Amino acid sequence: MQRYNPKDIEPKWQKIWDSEGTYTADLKSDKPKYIAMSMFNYPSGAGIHIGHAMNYTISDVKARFKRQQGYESYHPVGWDAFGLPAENYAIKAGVSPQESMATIIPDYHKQYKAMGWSNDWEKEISTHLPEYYKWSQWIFVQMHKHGLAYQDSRMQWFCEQCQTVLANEQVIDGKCWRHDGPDDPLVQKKEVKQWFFKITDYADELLDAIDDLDWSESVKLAQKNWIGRSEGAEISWQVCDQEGRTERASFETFTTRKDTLPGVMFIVIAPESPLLDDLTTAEHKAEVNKYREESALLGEVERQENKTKTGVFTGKYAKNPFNDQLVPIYVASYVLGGYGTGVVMGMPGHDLRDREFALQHKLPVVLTTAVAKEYEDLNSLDVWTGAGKQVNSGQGFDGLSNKEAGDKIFDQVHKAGQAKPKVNYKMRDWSVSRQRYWGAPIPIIDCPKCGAVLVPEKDLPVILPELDDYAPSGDGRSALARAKDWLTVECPKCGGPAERETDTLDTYIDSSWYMYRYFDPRNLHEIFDKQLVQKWEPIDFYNGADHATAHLLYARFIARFFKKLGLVKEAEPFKQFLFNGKVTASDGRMFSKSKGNGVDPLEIIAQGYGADALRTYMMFAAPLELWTKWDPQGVPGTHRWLSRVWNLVNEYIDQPSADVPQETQAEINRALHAMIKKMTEGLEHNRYNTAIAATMTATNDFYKLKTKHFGKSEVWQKALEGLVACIAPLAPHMSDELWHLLGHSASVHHDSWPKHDEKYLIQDKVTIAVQVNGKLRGEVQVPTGADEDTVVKSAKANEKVASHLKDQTIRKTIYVPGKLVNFVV
RNA sequence: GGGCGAGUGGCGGAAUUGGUAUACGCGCACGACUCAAAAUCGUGUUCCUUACGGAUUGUGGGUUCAAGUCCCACCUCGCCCACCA
Repeated sequence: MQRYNPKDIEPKWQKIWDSEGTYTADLKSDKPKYIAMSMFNYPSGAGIHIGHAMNYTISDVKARFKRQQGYESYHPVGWDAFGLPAENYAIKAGVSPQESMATIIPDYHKQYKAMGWSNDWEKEISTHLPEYYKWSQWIFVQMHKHGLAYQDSRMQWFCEQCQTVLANEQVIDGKCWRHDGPDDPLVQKKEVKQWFFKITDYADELLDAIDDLDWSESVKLAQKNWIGRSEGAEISWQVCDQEGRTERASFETFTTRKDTLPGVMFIVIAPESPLLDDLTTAEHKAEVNKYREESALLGEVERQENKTKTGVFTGKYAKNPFNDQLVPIYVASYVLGGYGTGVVMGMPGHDLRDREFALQHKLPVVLTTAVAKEYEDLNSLDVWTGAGKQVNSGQGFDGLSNKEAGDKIFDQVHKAGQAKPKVNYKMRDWSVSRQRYWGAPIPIIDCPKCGAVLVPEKDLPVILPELDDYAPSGDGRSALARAKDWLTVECPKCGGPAERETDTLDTYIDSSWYMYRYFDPRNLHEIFDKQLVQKWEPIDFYNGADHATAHLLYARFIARFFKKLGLVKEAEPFKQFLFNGKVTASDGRMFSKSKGNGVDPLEIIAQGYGADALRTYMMFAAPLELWTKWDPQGVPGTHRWLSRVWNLVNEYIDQPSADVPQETQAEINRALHAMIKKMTEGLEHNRYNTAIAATMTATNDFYKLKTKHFGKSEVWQKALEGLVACIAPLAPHMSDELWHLLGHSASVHHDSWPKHDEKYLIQDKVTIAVQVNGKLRGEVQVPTGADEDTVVKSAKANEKVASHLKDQTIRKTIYVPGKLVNFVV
């Protein structure tokens, strides 16, 4: 008998699957459809790591399970090829990113195949190819045409040394990621003109649909918080001088605590607010301007670490629309310009930040909600933000609950035309401009006469030209600013001389619609065939360990936009999403090349354990949502189990035929069907670890049963086929080998999933636990379906139970059918 | 600071949602095979106790015939967001 040797059988089957197109999905098939996929890969050149191995195996197992169940199952593959790391790699290595992708991606092909993933390679996509990014640009054009794309100037991080704009994630501890030495300066904010997608138009829709999603709860919550809807009121304030004479200027503030309006002691405006000048007197101008400049230079990190509530007085006042009280207006950096109106009413009685500010600037504090004793010291930093009785607000308000008082206060101010209901969101519009080379050029032509003009659809794609130097141009624009030939064009509107936009599209655009392109990857005439996509959408199963907000929110946004365009029918692109855990080193830290604590999946395969054992271990170690620590003993352990299965089947093949008595047959069938049941339910509900445990239990059972009667027989044949089929999603290579050994000529990977039958699980006897006062005192065997009297009688007859019941009066007997009896004495 | 989640053997983790706690795997120990080792097969393995027996799901309390599971308070750890008015 041959020993289990993955090194032989794995490459053998990979070749066969490849040449037979085992995993090619027929998108026009009449079978029920299923698509399982993981977030596609960013090809960095480092090859796959254990995190990839984890992610892609999860969806691969799912796709295989469904394929075996008879679905037309599609497990697509693609590459999120645009982006900064590839560009920086190209700058360093002196090759074009196009060239480096051309060598990196084929390398990944080998690695994916070595993992035994059932990808459909015919339909592979990559976002950096013109055939793909043409449609990313097309989306921009459609957004623009529907009024959902606009241009605006916003503050952005800027590195003086690189002379370029930085993305948030390129700012590390307040410094540029490439200039983070002790002598390097902090990054600064600079105003940059950029394109935005109006995702905020969809804020409510995106929020409301979250509850119904079959997604990991943590992601649903993260999205809710990210959208950050909050309901409140917008209050109008009249600006006054110090004598209370009204001036022309006015402004609004947003609040969720209408009841605190009587307790407003001051107004605070964000330094970046355009209103600031109007709210500043001539004599305070110099001081305010100085403060504004200082806070603009302040790094975000400094602002976070140093939460001191700095600020200066602007010299002006505002009149409280509720009680006409005059309150001073301050400028302070703790107020965010981008949220609400950028102006805040300071209610130091019930807001911690306002309280800190008031104490620091010696401003009075008044409570409007009666609070518990320990909060009465107005000089402490404790703040009561909870509910209570209204106080200090005048007749008709005091004594009400603060909620009721708030509504009444709002009504009064509302009638005076000084307040209205308002909903605010934390979510901002999606900035889609990147001042970088390696992305899809934004299809815009800047004409000195006509302004920003869309590239006509017939001229798409705007091809990204190859350059000699990919480093940013130095003036805040991408390397494309140096591509003079490419840059200069005629304006599509007036025909005059114009220049192309040098920004490229955020790569999140590429990844927000790729799932649809999987169904029609080579279409040159339209983004995809609507009918095909509508047959296959939504994605049945999607998983990943990152991007809880950005990517998944953008994809939902684009899906809604596509629905509006009539391209898709479903507003939600992903029916089910599993936010799986990551694998860390045994010390709990992240694996990383620089720490030298990496685990290389390909190395594990090469050591002789094989992809099947690696895959099985990763799926078995813990529930999929949990973060797991890498256990170096784990893969050898699953390899041992696979060997046991291998040996069992091979031993069977060599046996002569045998008569298996009914009783043993029943035991074999019970073990088999219990396994099928648990495995089917486990894979269906993403509880892989316990499902795998059930197949191990069945293996152990079969080992015990084979010592009784073993040999060629229908019952053993079916049992081993069932075992092999159930293992196939996890260990596809070994399973196909064993499946063929068991006499099949077709692959195990199609239409082979066994069905369990409850009738085999019924036993003629059941074990009943017997408790006395809730403590386990014995067990009795009774016939299945025995009535209560019979069970209680035999429970009392049990020796140990009887000794505990001796000289006791049974006050109560609890009987749980088929489970236990509890005597209360 | 806010939100979410989790604390079960030496370790990763099970427990049909209130009904026999510790499935399955790792590790460890012992045995078989072997001149020997590896591999394989088998047995055992929560803790205390020679035993009888007792204790046990982070800690303390509660509800219940019965609590890992439900309720209250506390402790510890992890993750995400973080001056969002």
